[in-house]
Amino acid sequence: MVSLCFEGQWKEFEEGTKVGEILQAFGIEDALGVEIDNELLDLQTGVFKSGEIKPIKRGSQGALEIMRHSLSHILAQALKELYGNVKLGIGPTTEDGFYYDVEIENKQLSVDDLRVIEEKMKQIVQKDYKIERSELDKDSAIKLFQELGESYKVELIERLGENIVSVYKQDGFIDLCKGPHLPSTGFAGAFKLTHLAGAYWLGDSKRPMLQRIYGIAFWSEEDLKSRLDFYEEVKRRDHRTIGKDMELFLIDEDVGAGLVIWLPRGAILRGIIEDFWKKEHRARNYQLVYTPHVGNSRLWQISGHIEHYSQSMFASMQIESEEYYVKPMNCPFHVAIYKSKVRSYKELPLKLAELGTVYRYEMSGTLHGLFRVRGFTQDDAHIICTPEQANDVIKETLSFTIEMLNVFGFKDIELFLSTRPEDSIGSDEHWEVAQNALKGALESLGLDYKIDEGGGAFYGPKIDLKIKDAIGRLWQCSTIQFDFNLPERFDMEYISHENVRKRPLMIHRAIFGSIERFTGILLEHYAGALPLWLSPIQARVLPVINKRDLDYAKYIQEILSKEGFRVDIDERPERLPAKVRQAQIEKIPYMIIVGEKEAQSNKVSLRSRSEGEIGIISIEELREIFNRQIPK
RNA sequence: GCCGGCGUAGCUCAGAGGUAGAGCGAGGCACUCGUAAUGCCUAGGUCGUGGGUUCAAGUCCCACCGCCGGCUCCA
Repeated sequence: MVSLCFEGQWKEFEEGTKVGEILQAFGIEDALGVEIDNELLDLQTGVFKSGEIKPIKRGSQGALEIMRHSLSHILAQALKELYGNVKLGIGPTTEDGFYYDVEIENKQLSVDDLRVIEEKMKQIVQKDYKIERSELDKDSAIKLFQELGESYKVELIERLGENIVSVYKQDGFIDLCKGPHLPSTGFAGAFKLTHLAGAYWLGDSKRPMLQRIYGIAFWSEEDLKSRLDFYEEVKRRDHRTIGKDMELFLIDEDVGAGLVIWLPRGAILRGIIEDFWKKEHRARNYQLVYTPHVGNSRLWQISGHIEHYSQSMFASMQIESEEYYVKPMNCPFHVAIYKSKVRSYKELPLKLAELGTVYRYEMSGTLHGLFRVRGFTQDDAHIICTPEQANDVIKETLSFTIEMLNVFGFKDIELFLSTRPEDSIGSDEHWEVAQNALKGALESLGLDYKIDEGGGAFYGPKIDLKIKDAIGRLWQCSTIQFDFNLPERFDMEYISHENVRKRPLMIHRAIFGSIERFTGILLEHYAGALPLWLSPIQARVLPVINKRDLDYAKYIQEILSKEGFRVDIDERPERLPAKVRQAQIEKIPYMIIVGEKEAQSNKVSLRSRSEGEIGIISIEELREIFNRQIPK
C-alpha cells in the first residue's frame, strides 16, 4: 500500500494505482499529472511511493514540462511520417521548449523544412490522438525497438538500470520514454520550431552526429510570442553588432580568429575599466605586477599545466634549444614572485594582482565575439595567506567583488559555493579551513547562496558569482577559489610566528574574469547605451548652424575637454535633427546643443539620450549633472 | 575539431551560368536650417582565398580560411 496526502487529507492506495484514479479519489479535476517527492508523474503512471501529492494543473510550470515532453514526441512522429527512415535519439525538454535528436537517412534538414514539420505537428495535435503508456520488461522492449529499427533506443534500454521500461504510444507512433506525457496530443499548447543543429549521439564526438531540431512551447500564443520577442531582444543587444556599430573592437581573420583588436573608442572603454580596477585594488593593498607572456616549459612542467592543460595551450616554441609556451594562466608567474624571497608571516596576506593577458587554444567552432576568444586579459589576483587569515581574506575578497560588480550596474548577483569533489588533492584540514572560510564569508555578509556539492575543482573549493543582466540572463564572471595544488607543486613556504616553515594557502580570484568577455556582457546589459562614466564619447556638441555657432561650440568643447570630459563636435553640414539622430544612434549620453540663444547667454541646451530635451542650463549646472554620474 | 548554414561596396542585403545592383554610410556642391534623416552629384567591387568544370563562373564542383547556430571541451 502507498499512502498519499493532499491538503492534509491522507488516503491509502494499492501500489501501482494510476495517478488518474488517485486524483479522482481526492476529487481533483483538470490536472495533467502530479508531483510526488519532486518527481513528475502523468495520469497513466502507477504510484509506488508514499508522500504528499501536488496536482499539476494545465497552465502551470510543471504542466509545461509535460506538454513540452509530449511535443518532442509529436515532433518525432511528424518526422517519421514525413521522412520515413528516421531513427530516434533522445528528445528531452529544455528551459523553454524541447528538442529531438534524430538520424534521417538521405535527408539533411534545412530551415525551410521546419515549417513543413510544424504543419505536420499541428495536424497531429488537431487529431487529438490518445497518448497511451505501457510498461514492458527490458528484453521485450529491446526486441520491440530492434524490430522498429531503432538502434539508438535499443542502446538506451541496454544502458538503463531498470528491468521494466515504459513506452508511450500515440497513433501507431511508439517511443521509449519514462514520461510524463499529456493524456492526448490535443492538449498541446502554442509551439514553434526554432532552429537546427548537429549533435553527437550521447554527446560523444566519436559517435555519429544526429540532427537536432529545437522548438519552444508555451501554453498560450502570448507567452510564445513574448519568448520570441525575448530572442529578438537578445539579438538587438548582441555585443558583436553593437561593437561594430560603436567602433569598439575588431576581430580580423588576417590577424587571427578569436583575437581581439581594441579600436580607439573601445580602448577608451577598456582603459576606464582597467584604471578603475587598478585604483580600487591599490586602495585595498593589492600589489600590482606585470609578468611575461611566455614562460619556459620548466615552469609549466612544475605547475602541471603541460600534463593537465596542454590541450588548451598554444603549441610550444623552440628558443635556443629551450622550450617556451605562451601563457594560458598567470598563476605560475605570481608564484615565482612569491618565491623570489623568503616570506615571513608578517608579509601575509600577500595580494598580487595583474591584468594579465593569456592565450588559450579554443576549438574554432566555439569562438564567439568577445565571449569566447583565444587571447584575453584576466583581472587576476592571487592571495597568499595563512590558514588563520583565510576567513578575513575571503570575506574581504567577496565584499570587494560584489562592490565592484555593483558599480558596473550589476546589482542582482547569485552565489554558488562548490565543495570538495570525489577526486581531489590536499589535506582534509585544508579543505575544512577553506570551505569554512568560504561559507563563513557568505554567511557573515548575510548573502544567499546555493551549494554545489562536490562541484569544486580537484585542487580546492570555490565561490562563483553570477550576475544577472538587464534581461535576466545569468553570467558567471567572478570566482574565488582555493588552490592546494600550486603551493604544493612549487613548494611555497612562509616562516611562521614560531619560526617554522609552513605552507601557505593560495587563493585565485577574478572579478571580471576576462576583460573582453566582461565588456561584451556590459554592452549587452546596457544594449550599448553605456552609463556616462563608461561612454567613450560622453557628450557631443551640436551647433545649430555651423557657420554661426561653430566657434561657440568649440569654446564649450574646449572647456569640457580640459576638465577631462570626453566631448566631440558634430561639424557636418547637416541640419540639427540629423545631428541629433546621429548622436542618438551612436548612443552618446548627452547632446549639447548650441545656437544663437545659448551663445548670447553663455549657456547650453542639454539633451539626454534617454530622456530627451532637458533645457537650457549654465556650464556649471552641466558640470554638476555630469559629475554626479561618475563613480568616485 | 565535428554537423549544418553563410561569406557580393565601410555597413545591411538583392542577384543563382551570359555587361555586378539597392539602401545606409563616405566625398563634393547647394540649402542657413532649433532637438531622431534637406536635396542633388560623385566615387567605391580580382563577389573570402586557391584550384577545377565550361565558349562563358558571385552563380556549378573541390580544398582551405573566416563567420553564424549547435555539439564537444572548460586545469
